[in-house]
Amino acid sequence: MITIPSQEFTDLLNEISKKWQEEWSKNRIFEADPRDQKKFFTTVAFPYPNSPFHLGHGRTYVTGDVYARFMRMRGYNVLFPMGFHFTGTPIITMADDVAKGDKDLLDIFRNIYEIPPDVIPKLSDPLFMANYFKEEIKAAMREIGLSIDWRREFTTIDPHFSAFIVWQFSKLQKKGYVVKDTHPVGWCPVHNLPVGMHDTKGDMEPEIGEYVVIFFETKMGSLAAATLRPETIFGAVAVWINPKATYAVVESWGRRVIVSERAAEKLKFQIDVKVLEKVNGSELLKITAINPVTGKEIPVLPADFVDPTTATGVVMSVPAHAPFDYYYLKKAKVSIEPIPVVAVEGQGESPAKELVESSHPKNDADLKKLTEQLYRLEYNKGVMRSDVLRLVKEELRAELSPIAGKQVPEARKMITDLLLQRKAGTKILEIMNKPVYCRCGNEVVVKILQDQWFLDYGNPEWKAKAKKLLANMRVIPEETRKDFEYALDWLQKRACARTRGLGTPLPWDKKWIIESLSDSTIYMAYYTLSHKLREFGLHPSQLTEETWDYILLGEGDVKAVAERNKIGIEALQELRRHFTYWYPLDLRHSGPDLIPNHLSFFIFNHAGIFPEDLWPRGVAVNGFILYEGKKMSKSLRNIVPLRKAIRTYGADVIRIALSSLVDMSSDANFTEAGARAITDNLKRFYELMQMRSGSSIDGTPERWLRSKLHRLVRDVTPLMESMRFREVINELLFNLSSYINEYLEMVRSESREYNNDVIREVVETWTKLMSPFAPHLTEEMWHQMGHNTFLSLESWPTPDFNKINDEVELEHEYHKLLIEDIRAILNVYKGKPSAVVLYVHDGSLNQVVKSALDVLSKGGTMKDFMQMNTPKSKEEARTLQRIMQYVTEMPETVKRLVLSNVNEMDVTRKGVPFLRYKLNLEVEVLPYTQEVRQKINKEALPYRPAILVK
RNA sequence: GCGGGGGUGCCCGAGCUAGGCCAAAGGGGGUGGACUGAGGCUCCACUGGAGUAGUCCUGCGCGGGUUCAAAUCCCGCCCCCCGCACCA
Repeated sequence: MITIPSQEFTDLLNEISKKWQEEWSKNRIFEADPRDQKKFFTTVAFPYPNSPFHLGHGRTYVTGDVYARFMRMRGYNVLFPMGFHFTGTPIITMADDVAKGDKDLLDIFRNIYEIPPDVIPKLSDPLFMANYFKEEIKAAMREIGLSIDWRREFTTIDPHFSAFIVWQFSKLQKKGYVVKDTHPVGWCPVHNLPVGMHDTKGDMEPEIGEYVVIFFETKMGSLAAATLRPETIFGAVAVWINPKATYAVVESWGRRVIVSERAAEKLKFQIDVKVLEKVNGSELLKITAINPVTGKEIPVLPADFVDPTTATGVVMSVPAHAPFDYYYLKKAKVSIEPIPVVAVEGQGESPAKELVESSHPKNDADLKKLTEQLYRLEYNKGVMRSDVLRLVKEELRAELSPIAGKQVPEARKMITDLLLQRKAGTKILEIMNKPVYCRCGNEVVVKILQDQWFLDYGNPEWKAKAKKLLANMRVIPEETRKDFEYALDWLQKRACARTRGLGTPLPWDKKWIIESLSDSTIYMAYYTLSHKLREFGLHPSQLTEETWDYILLGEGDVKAVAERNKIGIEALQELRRHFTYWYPLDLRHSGPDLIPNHLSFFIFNHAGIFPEDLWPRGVAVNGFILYEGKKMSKSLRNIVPLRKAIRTYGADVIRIALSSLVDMSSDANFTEAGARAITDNLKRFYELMQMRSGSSIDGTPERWLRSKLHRLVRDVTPLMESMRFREVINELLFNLSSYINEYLEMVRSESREYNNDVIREVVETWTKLMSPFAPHLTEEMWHQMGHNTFLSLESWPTPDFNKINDEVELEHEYHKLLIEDIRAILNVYKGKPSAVVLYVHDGSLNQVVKSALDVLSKGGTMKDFMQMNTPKSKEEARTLQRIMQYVTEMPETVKRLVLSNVNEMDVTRKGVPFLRYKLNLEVEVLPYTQEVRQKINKEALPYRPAILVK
């Protein structure tokens, strides 16, 4: 056999890839138009070009392409288009970072992605960046062999596309799915802009949480104590103030309120705040406050641990449940008895007290740990003590009485509602993981945005439609359906417009830009038309709402629409024809990260805008890619650019490694060793194709190999349909390869040459089966085998059931079992074996074995078997017992052999050449007789010959 | 916290919804051998332990249980990963 060194083969792969990519493109074989043929429309989430592709990006695209290619071979008119997502802020952010000279980023661009030095400065222009990376990504897509119809390419800032988005939002607006509301966001007071994770130092996502503010009346105004545990108000015995901080008396919530000066500043972003006067914290210590629930007068005490920058800078003191409070009260030698509020089984009266006294915290950090521990415990396991009611002031007692015995979460809600209702408290928002800093260095605050536009995914009618869509949609893998159900349920109002970024302005409020996850929900429809819009030379201004209504919904009168928008009737009808041919979308591919957002919006928007018969039919979700066991990340500097990987390993190898090495839903680990294994296996088939020196003898080995091949075709086809690519590749690349080796051994054991026709049949079928995975190599092989059609357009093979030969396969399996048994013996055999004798049972027990099998298959046990056969002697009973045991542990192959009624002696004898070859020993097959039994003192059972090693 | 997914042999990873073909697929790696001028190619054998006979023991996160029989079913526990919004 000819062997090619691996590197040479990789070079060959690259050469072949280039050649066929050019051929495909030149012959436009992936350009699909409506025709009289069943169609399959598939898309993969379009890329966001703010970086070149790395290995990880490749997976979804290749997975989608493998399926597209498969469906094409299954006789579908397949459309696989691609576009580019320019909308939003990340491109701008990235360009900003380049402009600012971000060291890490520049280093990655220069040294990992190998972007030419003269290009890098130009990337500070967002549009240049987007276009540059778009071309870069496109090149990668071509080089990996995606079967895309490139005529339809567009970007989301093309004016035609904007016209389409305007239509989409007008539709949503008219259906009442767009609403106006207020919304809290992380906000930079200097930029005057919302900040997300991308905009903060260290990429911290600002987490917004809610504090309950409780008003403690004083003669200077209400002290606004902020708390996360309002239910402990019953046990508030003092109010903490930081004596070193400045406080402000302000007018807010319709009253005079005392908060820290810093809090007053921040609260301005949430509510109206009018600062009346400023006071030193120490001054406040002179006053006393009233607990609004108990009505008791309590002291205002100094505490350094109170952070004036967090929430209101005023804290209520609950020594029974807050370790800080107990610790500092004790330290200040204030003698106030803690008042327990929450009871936890197995805990003492005053948990904070006990915790502090038993674990001796040394500093605030220790106290913080204790606090978290206690909060968690009481939140999850605590119930409200009933004796707290005694403390409640008269007018609230009746209303609060149900709180006794309630779980903490419920009690919290109850008391909060009461406080709010009585105007004894309110809620404020705060950054929970503070401090979070904007890139400009300022601390991020919470701002409540007024007049924000939302898509109302909480709208019950819309939600119901979305769920219906999901219920009728294919989800691959099926387990992911749960994630979708959860996401659809959970989605509520979602802001759909931003103040900055690239994209389409909201049609009715042009200062807002439609946000990127909102303008990419039904764009698949646009693919069906994009090249036609260009072809007809339509201007965006002609793409009015009614134009789209006609094309996409079939609404309106063609003539009138054509006339008013100065579009030819034929053109309009043609567009409508294209759209209706391709829509609905058959399958959408993406990564799992898009389930709670993009894919769910995709479902919602289709459900909201299109009639049911145009709802998408399926989604497929695949896992991520790891590199040598680790997630690819900037910080690890282990990002592998896709194009580089293609150059190193070859497109086909990368395709297989990305799409088919693990189950769809799991993350795939790309390793150098794994890639090499794929290369070597591909190479083996390529070499196999070049084998030419065989014979034409057509015997058992040939029947066996054909049987294996056709069985494989049969099994692999449904696996392809359900996208179980891992199993397919396992069969095609690894199992089939070992079948061939096995076949060659069988042939050799008969001391003859292999059969040319069989090998050719195997290789030719293999090229077809393998074509979706390794389109370049197989296309080349197909042509080298003398065909002049495109393999990519050939039909998927169908199995010839007549060639699936159970008997031949079973017999061969049995021979292998015999070899295993003999080897097990040889393994412990001392001395040099010269020959093996197999004494085959005469078959007189076959009936009994069959009946034992029958009992077992019906779920019966030894007992049933014994009862059925009623042994007449002890010896017979023993034999029956042995047989039952034997049958219980019997390999499937043997079971089927027993049931097949073939003659065991014949079957065994047929295997002699192969056994000899594999064992490299003389093998003899003889009948098992009484004499033999006495001589070797071993027992034989059906298909378990007595084995003697000499 | 809520929701989802996991913990399998040196590593990666199937199997576990339908309990017996499971010492547990497949790949990687390792060891030995064949081929070869040489091989990082290819092929064969071995790769939990013990054993002069096809067997036995241990074993699929931990601890119990059901069953003639459990990686697979039930109960409890521990640990890991992912998502949780205006951000692509």
